Amino acid sequence: MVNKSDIPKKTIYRLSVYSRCLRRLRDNAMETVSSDSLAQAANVKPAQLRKDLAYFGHLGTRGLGYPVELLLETIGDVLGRATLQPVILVGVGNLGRALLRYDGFKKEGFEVLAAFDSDREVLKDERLPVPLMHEEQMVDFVKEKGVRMAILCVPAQYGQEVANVLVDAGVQGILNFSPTILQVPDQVVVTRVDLAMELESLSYFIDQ
Amino acid sequence: MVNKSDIPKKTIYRLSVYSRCLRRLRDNAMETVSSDSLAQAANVKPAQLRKDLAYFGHLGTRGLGYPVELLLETIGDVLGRATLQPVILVGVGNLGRALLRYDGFKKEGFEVLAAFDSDREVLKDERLPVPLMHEEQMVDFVKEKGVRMAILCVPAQYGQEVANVLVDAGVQGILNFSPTILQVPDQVVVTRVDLAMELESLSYFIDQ
DNA sequence: ATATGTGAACGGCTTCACAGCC
DNA sequence: GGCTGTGAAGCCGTTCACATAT
Repeated sequence: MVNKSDIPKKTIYRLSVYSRCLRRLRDNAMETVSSDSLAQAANVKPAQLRKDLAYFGHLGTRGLGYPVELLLETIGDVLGRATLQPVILVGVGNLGRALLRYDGFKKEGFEVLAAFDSDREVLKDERLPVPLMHEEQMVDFVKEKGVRMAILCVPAQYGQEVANVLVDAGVQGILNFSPTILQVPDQVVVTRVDLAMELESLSYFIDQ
Repeated sequence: MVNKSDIPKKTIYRLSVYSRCLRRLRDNAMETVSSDSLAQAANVKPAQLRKDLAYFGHLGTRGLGYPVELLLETIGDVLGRATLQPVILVGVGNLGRALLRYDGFKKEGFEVLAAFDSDREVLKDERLPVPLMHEEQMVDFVKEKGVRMAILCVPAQYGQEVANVLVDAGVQGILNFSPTILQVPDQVVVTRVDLAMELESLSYFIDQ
């Protein structure tokens, strides 16, 4: 076992992948799995998988493999899924609406408490599964509920401005879908998902 | 100038970021920019920016900086935006629909030619800006139009199956939104965007 | 015999620091 | 003086290979 800060970001990211694969194994009543076969399912090298898991203790048995259930529990603990993380979404445009309807978040232990927008018209949409509120109410909401994570889907030109408000209100993690680089204080974590950029770099790596 | 294969993946990825920042500068009638200020806007170190750009020739002038327009042209050439890349989208669920309405792709030079789904009901939606077609027609369409990139938004359990069909038809790059690890031949490039996973790893890095 | 756990080697990207040019 | 271009150094994660445990 090691210090939390010694664990590479990429290891944490891969834990989610392993978790997905392990759930499939559990569903198929598998009780143990070798690093070879789990690594293959997760598309990584066996040694990498073993090293990743070794950060969290001696989880396997030599000659046998890893107990599926134990791995799932351990990964769940590490990623903190025990505590259902409250999240808000800001910017109820096309992408924002799609994410609100997307049930993958809840499956992974996240609850989108509410969504915010500056346009009172879009707040009237009754078909969305979470409360829609005006941006004016956002700061109070974040403070009151102790929200620490936000999904940002506003247009590029408002990205920074809204991020500032969120950070001031106490948000510490932002999943940023706005095609903008956010400048935030060091203690705030931003993960960018830029769809056009993904396509752009993908196209570069395709042989002509 | 160097061999294409010597350029790090991450450099290519950052070029898109630089491009965004440069367009803002051009809009503000800036003619040159220093590595210091562009790096700050893109959230990278100045030396990194210079090294990234140096892969593509001597683009700057010592003592002065880089010409904005030249950088934009060069990056555009590298990323191949001259050729409007044709793309298809597979899986017209919530996320797929949102992506179809998302205009960011076109802005970056990608044209979504058509979208495919297995459910004939969803194909009746008239409000989407691209032709909707049944999955049976997909292979012929890909072959006929020479499509080389696909955006995959089908549910997890169909991901691999659909990917196989796409690869057989000739697709060489897949932007995969399905929460599944795809097994594909070496020459095919897959970029995963797993929204729940992004949230999950984000939550880990937030201080408790 | 089989599969984990891990020190050591490797490779690749980032950062430094300064030489070179305007 | 100011800023780019770049070899060298540093850093970090990946992969190897084998000692170790069952």
